[in-house]
Amino acid sequence: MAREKIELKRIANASARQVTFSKRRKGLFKKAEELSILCAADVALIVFSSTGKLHDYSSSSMKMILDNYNLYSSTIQKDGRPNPELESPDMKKRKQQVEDISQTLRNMHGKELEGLSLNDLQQLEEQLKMGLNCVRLQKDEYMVKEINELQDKIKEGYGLHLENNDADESFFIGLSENKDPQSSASVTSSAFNFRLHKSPNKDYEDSDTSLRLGLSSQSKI
Amino acid sequence: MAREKIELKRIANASARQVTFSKRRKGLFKKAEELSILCAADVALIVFSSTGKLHDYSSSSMKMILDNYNLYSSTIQKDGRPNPELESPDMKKRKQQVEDISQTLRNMHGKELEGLSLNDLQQLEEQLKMGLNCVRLQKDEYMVKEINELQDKIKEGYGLHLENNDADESFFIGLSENKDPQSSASVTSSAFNFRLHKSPNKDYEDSDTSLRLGLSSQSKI
DNA sequence: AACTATTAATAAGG
DNA sequence: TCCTTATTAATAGTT
Repeated sequence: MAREKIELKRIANASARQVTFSKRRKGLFKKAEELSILCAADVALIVFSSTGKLHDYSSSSMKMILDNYNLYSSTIQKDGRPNPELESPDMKKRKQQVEDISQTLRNMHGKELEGLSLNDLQQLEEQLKMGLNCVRLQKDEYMVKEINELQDKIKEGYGLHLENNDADESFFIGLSENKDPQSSASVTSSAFNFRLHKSPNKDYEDSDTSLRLGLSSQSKI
Repeated sequence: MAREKIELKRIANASARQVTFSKRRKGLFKKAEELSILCAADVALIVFSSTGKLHDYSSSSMKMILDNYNLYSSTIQKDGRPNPELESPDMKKRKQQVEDISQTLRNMHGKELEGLSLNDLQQLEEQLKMGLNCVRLQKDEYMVKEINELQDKIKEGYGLHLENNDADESFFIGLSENKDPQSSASVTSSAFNFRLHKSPNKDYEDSDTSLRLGLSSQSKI
């Protein structure tokens, strides 16, 4: 129905496809409405464009038609698909899953710990310490990168103003993306207030000490 | 598109209506399929004839499309009621919920931190520190209770064997369910190895230090 | 978005 | 329901 016949396959050109989609969608919806009016049929049409946009038409209430559809397709049970009405066990499982994970999450936030055993609490503590360590490492890595970038920028500006003479290099902290927890961890959130050199070792007693305790008590249970 | 144009209204003659229904239904379904193929669209088409017979087409899984539709329309909130027959939108949402919480949980375990901003990481660190603190407090409380119970038992046994004479009370530590972090934290997992008198102060650096760190870094953010 | 040559759908009839 | 066919409707490519 056009200048020339086109092959029935996905239109390669994206913008051409979009144009055709608009035209044909309009045509399809018109035909759907005509069918429903001329023949007193109940029609529901749902179209998702390739970009995910929803277009729909229904001759009466969409909900009614879909409910009716589900009623039919479930009683007729055309194929082996699981009956959507009888999917409750799957749903139950998923609800339970959400409940379980949420509980774990609340526990990790230090909430609703009353029911936990000592062993549970110790495991939780270990997980939190591990997580905390990882987060700190990632944060430090992030900040080391930022600091290095900032220093590069400052150096650049410095160089511009003072030409090529020797800049005061002591102003800059020598940072490397060291993976050793002890050293990379010693760069904390103080990155932005330049407390980088202030008692870097002290910060590490935390995980250190608690780890030792955790192990000693664990061996007793 | 025919011998003559027809008015857009319900066809009075029942058999003529039936004939037209068959022809147009076929045409509509063909158009629907063409749209889905040419434009890579996802199409669902449900038609009930005036006699109640169901005809349907879907370019992929009907269930998937309808679930998706319900997801959309529920967010658009066309009608407030949740469809009792179709749990699928609920299911989709729940799946998403599981995914979201799982992601958070993985992050709290220090995993998949790559996409997080520095701010995200700092919030995460705070949450972990808070959680860790709560868990330690709970653990300590738990252990204080246990220790008191154990001491009572020992006292009992002591009393049985040595009758009613004065027991060496110096063996027992005076423990109370003190809610003050500083003091309740001072009782650690050493409860079960009777190291209670072994450098009791040293054990305290742990929660002590983390508490101090937590506060000091918090004040910085 | 509008145009138009061409193809596609279909109303009526058999 | 299927075939035929005159006619209308949809639309591919173009502007």
